[in-house]
Parts: sequence; C-alpha cells; structure tokens
Amino acid sequence: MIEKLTNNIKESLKKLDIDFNDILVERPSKKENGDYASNIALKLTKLLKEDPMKIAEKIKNNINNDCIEKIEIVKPGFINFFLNKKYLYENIDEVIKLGSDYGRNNLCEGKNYNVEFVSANPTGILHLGNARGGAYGDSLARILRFSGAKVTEEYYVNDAGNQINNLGLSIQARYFELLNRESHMPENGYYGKEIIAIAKNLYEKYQDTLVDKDIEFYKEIGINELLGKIKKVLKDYRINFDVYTSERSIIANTNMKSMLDTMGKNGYTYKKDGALWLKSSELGDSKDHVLIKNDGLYTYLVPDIAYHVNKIKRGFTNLIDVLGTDHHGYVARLKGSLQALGYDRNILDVKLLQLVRLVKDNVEVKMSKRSGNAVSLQELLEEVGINATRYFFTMRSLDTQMDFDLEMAKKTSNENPVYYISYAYARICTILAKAPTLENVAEYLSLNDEYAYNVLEKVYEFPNVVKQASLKQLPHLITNYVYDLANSFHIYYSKNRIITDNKAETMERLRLITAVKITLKNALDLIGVIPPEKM
RNA sequence: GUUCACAUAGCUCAAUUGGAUAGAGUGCUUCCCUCCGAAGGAAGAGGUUGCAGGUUCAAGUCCUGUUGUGAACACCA
Repeated sequence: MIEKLTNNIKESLKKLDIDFNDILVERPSKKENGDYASNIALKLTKLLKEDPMKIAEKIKNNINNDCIEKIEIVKPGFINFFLNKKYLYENIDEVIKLGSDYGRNNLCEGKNYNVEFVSANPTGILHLGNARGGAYGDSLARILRFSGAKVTEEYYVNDAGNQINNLGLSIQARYFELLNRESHMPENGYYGKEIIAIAKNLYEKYQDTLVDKDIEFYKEIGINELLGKIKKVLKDYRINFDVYTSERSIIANTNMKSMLDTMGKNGYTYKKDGALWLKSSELGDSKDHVLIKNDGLYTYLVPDIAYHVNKIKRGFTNLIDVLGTDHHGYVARLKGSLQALGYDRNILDVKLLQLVRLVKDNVEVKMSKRSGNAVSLQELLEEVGINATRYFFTMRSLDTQMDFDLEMAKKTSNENPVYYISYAYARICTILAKAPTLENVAEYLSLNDEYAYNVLEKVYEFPNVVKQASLKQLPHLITNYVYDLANSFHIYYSKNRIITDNKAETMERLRLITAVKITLKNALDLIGVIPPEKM
C-alpha cells in the first residue's frame, strides 16, 4: 500500500510538473490522521515557495486510487489518506494462503551476507554479555534471509596467540594442583569453574600420567572442551552457526607477506624503530598502528585483516561484524586496512553494542572471564528460559546501556512481555482446537468494529515491518511489532466472541485469528522465539 | 588528557532518512470472569526528553557548548 500511494503521489507530481523524488508515506501514530499519511507538501514548501496547504490540495486533486475513501489535508500541510477496508479483508485470505511465507520479501535479493558475531575466545564458557550479541546477530541473519538475502552466520575462533597459551597454562596449573605438585597460575590466567572442571576430568581419566605433556597438549584439550561447550549452549539458544573459522587456519592459509606488500605498494605502510607500521591515521583512524613488531612477529591486527580479506574472497557482498563498544577503536583500523588493500571499506559494517552490566542489589558486579564470576549463558537459559532471554535481548536497540539483574529477571520472568505474546498465541491455538475446520468465506461482514480493524491493520503491516527491520538492520522493530499485534488481538478477544451460533460469522472470525496466529509465528521466528500452543 | 558511545515517567525501555497531542511495560489508585484460557480487558495519576544556546514551517531526533555515566587510547589480543 505504501508503494501504491507513493506512486500515486509521484504521478500527481508529474502532472503538476514538479520534479521531486524524496516521497515518504508512512503510518501516522494517531488514528484520526488516517491510515497513511505523507509530509510531501511540507517538504516541497522550500522548493516551490508556496503555502504547504495549497500544495497539498493540488497534489490531492491529482490522485486516483480506488482504495482511497477520503483524503484530508491537515495543517501545517499533511496529506492523510483514509482507505476503504477491502484491502484488509483480502489480506486475510492472502495470509492464510501464504502461511509461513507471509511477510517474506525480496529486498535483499542478490546480496550475500556474512554476519559474524559472538566469536568469544575459547578460553571460557559463554556468559551474559554474549547473549546480547548472539540474539542480535542471529535475529538479524534471520531477518535478512526472510528479505531474500543469502546469509552465512559465522563464528571466528581465536585459537592462536597468548590467550590460548594462558589457557593451556591455566589448565596445566589446575591439573598439577590436583596432583599436589607445585603449580603456578600464569599472570593472566583463567580462574573459571570450567577450567577447574577440565583439569578434574583429566585427573579422573588419566591420574598422573600426563605430567610430562607439553603445553600444546593442554591448549588442545582446552580449546576442544570449551568450544564444545560453547557450541552446545549456542544450539540451546537457537543459534546455528554455518561456519566456525579458526584463526590458525587463517594464519596457515594466508600469505601474510604478500598481503602486507600490497598495503606497502599502495603507500600505506612505513618502517620505524625496526617495526612495520600501518598509516591508519590516513585511513580514518586516530593514530598509526604496528603490523610487524621489531622482533619480527605479527601483531593481532594482521591475522584479523587476513580473516576479513578471506571473507571477501569467499564472495560475500556484505560483511557485518557484531562487536561490543569496547572494540570501537578497532573499527577504523580494520576498515582502513581493507581500504589500504584496495577494497571498498564500506563492504564491512560493524555493529557496536553497548555492554551489558551485571547488577546485584543495585551494585555493579564486574564480569570477567579471568576472575570467573560471570553469569553463564547456560545458567541464564536455565533460570530465565530461552524464549524470555531471546525476547529480552532483542527487545532493546543495541545502543542502550543496559543493566541486568539475574534475581530480578527470574522474579519477573512471568511478567516478561514474551508471556503476553505467548498467551495470545496459546489462546488462539485453544480456540482453533475447539473450532470447526476452516472454510473459505466469500465476504467478511462481521469484522467491522474498530477492534477488528486494529487487528487487521496490524496483520497487514507485518511485511512492511520486516522490510524496515532488514533495511535498518534493527531486529527490535520486530519485537515491538509482535507486542502490538498480540495487544490488538487480546483487545479484540475481550470484546468479541470468536465461536458463536452464527456459522458465517464464526468462520470469518476464525479466519481472522488464524491470520493472527500465522503472523505471530512468522514474526517470532525472526527473533528466535517459539511460541507454545499451551501454557 | 584525547577519542567514541549513552542520558526520555519512580524503575526498565520505545519513538531510526527531523513530523501531528513523546508511547509501552512495570510499580501505584480503581473497575470487569454465568461466557472460547483473567498469564486477559477498561479507567486514573505519573514528563521542562540531563542543562544552556542554535538551525527551521517543524527538534527527543541535527549543530555548538556543558554536566553525568560507560568504554577505548601498547611493538597485548
């Protein structure tokens, strides 16, 4: 409908001989302002130097559309469209026909996205902080797919470098502890429970036969065990990564030297103090950074650049990285590096999410993998529930700093909005289970009160909400929408009986709530929530 | 010190190319089950959008300054 009205306005402008393309048609927040509205006349005041009310009037007189019942011009110059309800009734049949495809669009057709998220180092288990990025990344991937894109969800495993070394040393130290041998935790060691558990397992299986194993052995054990745990909890969280890429494989399969040579040839590197530097300050960063240290080793930046090049070479047209704001300094470096290699820096889009703070009794609890006092994602899923957790974290936009109180979350889990939505869904399922089989209806005569219209309009809106969410890459638009849809249904339900003595009426209403059910399910699927048929 | 985010109802948050009277939930005060699920519905109170300027037909949204909160500023990753 938005496209239709936009075209109507476009044609109207053509007739008036006005050349202007920035036409916006949207749903007004207030009902009395019509089903759809446009601010086009206000936008044209400057260009035409004319009273917006007069411009609006002219545009109105040149619009032809059989869905429009009435057009109102309201000061300061809005054009408000009131539609007849035919399109809403037709949409019921459309929703039922399309089923799980209702809301799908082809906005992103031809695009090949790589969405990289979570990517937590395998030096511990996943915690609360990873839940937010996980929910965002996966929901975004689902939305982009629903909009016709090809999407790969990817996890980057940092299995090389100092941290993994420390992991190996930490496991070894815990193992030695159990053998009552002298042991030292490394300086940046990992103190989490899961590390102790790994050591305990080793001890129970092998007793003291592993004392002569070198550090590589403990590293391997640690990575395998922890990555296994991470994968399992992600699966529980309904995130299925298509690809796990290991840093080691990137290092092994990339010719770093030739990559750095290319950057040099393009004039973006220089030598100073025995090190090789990237001129990142010329590429949008605040300062230059070292690529090769004076001891000849690469800094972390080099494999990271190689990894992103690797993604580009795999044929992705759009790269999305979901990172915490603590990595914000890293964005300019990475995009600059891609530019230095001759790629379009805008192929990479980095989504920064504000970190979640863990709060207990109004006091912040510092979470860290090293100290091991973080709330694990697994614990969160067990205590709060998968649906509630996913809903909770996709409810907010990424840029709100949020506090999370586990005690509170447990206490209020029954008041979580996700239950409001589940309840709507379960209600519909119960009614449908009792009702006669769905039949076609020729005409919708009984769905003519404002409550029914509200429901119908919400259902009708869904495909457009999906488009907005995928265009703006904001999954929380879906979350907010689902709540509104459930709300409109609850109100309708409280005002109207669905199953009555009148068979025709009953069938119309059953079709209405079936459309709601389908829409709810499709929308919730985009944010990884599975509504229950019974509660 | 420099840079980047964030600040909206008592609390948690919406309002996204600048649009119409800033909305929900929660908490508080009331009302509604003879009836398909009351985990629901209806009503009320609650706001100088941190503060001060500016831009314009129009600012929570853009700009400048300022205060507060968080984060980043290694030849660590």
